[in-house]
Amino acid sequence: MKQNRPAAVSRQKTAVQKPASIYDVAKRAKVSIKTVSRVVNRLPSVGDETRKRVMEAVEALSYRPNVYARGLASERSFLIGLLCDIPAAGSGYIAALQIGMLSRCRKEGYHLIVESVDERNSDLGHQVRSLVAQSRLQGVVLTSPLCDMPAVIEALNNAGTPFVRIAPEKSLPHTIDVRIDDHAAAYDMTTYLIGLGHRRIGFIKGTAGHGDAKARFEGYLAALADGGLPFVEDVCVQGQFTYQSGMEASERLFALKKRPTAIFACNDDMAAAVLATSQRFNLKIPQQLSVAGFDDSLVAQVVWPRLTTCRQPIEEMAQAAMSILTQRSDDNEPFEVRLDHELVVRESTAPPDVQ
Amino acid sequence: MKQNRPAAVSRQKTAVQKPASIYDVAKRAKVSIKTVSRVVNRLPSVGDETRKRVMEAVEALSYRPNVYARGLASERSFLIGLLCDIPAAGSGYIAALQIGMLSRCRKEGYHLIVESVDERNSDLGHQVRSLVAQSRLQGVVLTSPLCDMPAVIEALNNAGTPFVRIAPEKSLPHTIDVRIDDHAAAYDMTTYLIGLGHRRIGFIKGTAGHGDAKARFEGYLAALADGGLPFVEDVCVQGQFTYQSGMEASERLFALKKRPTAIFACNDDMAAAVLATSQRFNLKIPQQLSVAGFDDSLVAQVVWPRLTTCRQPIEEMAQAAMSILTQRSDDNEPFEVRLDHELVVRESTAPPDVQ
DNA sequence: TTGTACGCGTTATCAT
DNA sequence: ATGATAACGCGTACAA
Repeated sequence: MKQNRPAAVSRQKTAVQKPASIYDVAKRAKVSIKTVSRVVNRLPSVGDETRKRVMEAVEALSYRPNVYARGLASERSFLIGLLCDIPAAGSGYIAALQIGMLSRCRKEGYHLIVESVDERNSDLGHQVRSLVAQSRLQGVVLTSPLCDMPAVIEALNNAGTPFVRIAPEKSLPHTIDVRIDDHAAAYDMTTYLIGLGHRRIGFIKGTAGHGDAKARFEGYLAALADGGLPFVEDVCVQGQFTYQSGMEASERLFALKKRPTAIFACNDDMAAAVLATSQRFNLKIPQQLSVAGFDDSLVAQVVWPRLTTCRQPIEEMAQAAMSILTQRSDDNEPFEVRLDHELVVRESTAPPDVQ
Repeated sequence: MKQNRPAAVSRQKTAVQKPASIYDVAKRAKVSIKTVSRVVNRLPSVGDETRKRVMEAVEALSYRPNVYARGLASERSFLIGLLCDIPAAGSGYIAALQIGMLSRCRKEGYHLIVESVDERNSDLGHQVRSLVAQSRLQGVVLTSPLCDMPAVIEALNNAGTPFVRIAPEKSLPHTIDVRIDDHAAAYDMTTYLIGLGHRRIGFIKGTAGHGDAKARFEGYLAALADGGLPFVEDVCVQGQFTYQSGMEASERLFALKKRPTAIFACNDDMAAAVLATSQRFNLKIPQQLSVAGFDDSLVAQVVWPRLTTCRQPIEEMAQAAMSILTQRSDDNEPFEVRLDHELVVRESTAPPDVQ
């Protein structure tokens, strides 16, 4: 497999120039390193004249503080961790989260360090402890399902590492959570479908135990109730947020004597599966069946017809989490940040055929 | 000094315990820190008895070396960087790459640090220099299009930071590249389509200037030639690896007087667009038109019918890159690692209708 | 085979 | 407002 080309030259360590240190800056600006430190960290009590001189030196030498020295000497390591479990790491959801975090990092001089834990490994607490113990991460962003695991939370608490949870299942004392109102979002979507004239609306649940999945289901129920529709247990099937589970769920729904005229899946991947299954059953979308998803992921726009779905502002959620972690306020009030969702109507939904 | 770190964000009930340092381990094992260091770093010249004592102490204290101290004191920071440009960061391609890198990191005690640069910002070199300068990353993985930008390469070289390029466009002196054989892969796919009986095979090119895109086109041409088919310029249209460009390309192909019976798109996103457009034109897939993609991304399995495509072993590529970067051999000759591709046949291709 | 002492670049504690 | 100097935890010449 390896094709070795004739090696002409080895690595060019010739031109490698050592980056400037705080001493170099201090010397050039004719101040002490402490003053440089003050300027770089935007601390007060530095004369205007001095500050200007230092900043010029910084610019001239392209000085950037060394990440390791900082991490070693202080509590502000400028490293933010994203902790995710391997199975979920490939999703567009995590990717979007990362993009949000990255843009914020770049703006504020932080770095993103991604750590994975194997959810299937029993000793999760040990894994997290081990990761965080000597990393001195300034903060950690937790995603589902990790954010709802006691072992993870406890390990983080013991290490004294601040963390923010994204869309966790349950509230916990002393945590900060960022989320949308999943209940309201599902309520809105269901109400929209009812408004189109659908009276029999199928539902594909998200993974059991996921908090957002549960909230969405309850929002669906509430909308049915408010819309004067009965809850029909048959048209609600369990899914697991995967495309595959969506296939199975939709097959079960299509096998019903009395099919729903609309199906609301708990995320876009499962909704896409409904679309695919519909093709096999020769059902025209949206004429014979309306399909709605959740997330507004890439998939929602790539399938045909494009999915009506509910957009989560994932990047904004990531940025909110970053803000919380980078502003080290010493008042540790647990709280919840709740961002807005948005109904995105596309071609996969329409009024039902008159039968 | 600071025994109790103020938990800025999430409060913990019990006091945080300071993690064990190399001194703690040394004291417990009754050896010097140097010996501990030797054991931890798996260096030779340690007595079996001593090594065992140290390892027990390490275990007992849950000792993990401090990332920052290591980075500060030595060349081996145990940090590997993944450099990607923001527009591309959301793709499944990058996600898969990360998963491969992460699993390797976990196994070998490394950490993954993801850095983004804004490709649209003019001063790319400065961005990269700034990022890498004081980070002392042990190595960097470069993806397209960054891996083909001279400013990026130069900045990395100047900093003396080793890097591996994933599927770069052009060969460069003194670099290490990991890739599949795009030419052969496209050749195989085209030959497969010819084997089905197709005589008129459309092609949607990838972004101009991308090396893999070019190689795939040439593989397509070679297969046509070897299959005794003429090259028809009309059925080759330019795409840009995006879903949108695939829509436009397929519309142009469908507008031809003499349509192709099969279309081979340079990636799955564009192939998915062909599928969608086919629906609008009421073309039955694969009966009236065969469609093939490239990458075997999530999209290929989520559309209907599922795409025949060519799988790139992205995770393996990531792991190969990691291996190269973590084994710091000083005789770093430039070379190329070429991994195998795999033809994945699904429902989007079939023999052409007899007209 | 094992240990001592110093340096890495930064922050933080005191002083002035 | 500014500066001298001690940590921070680990790797590594250099000794023993």
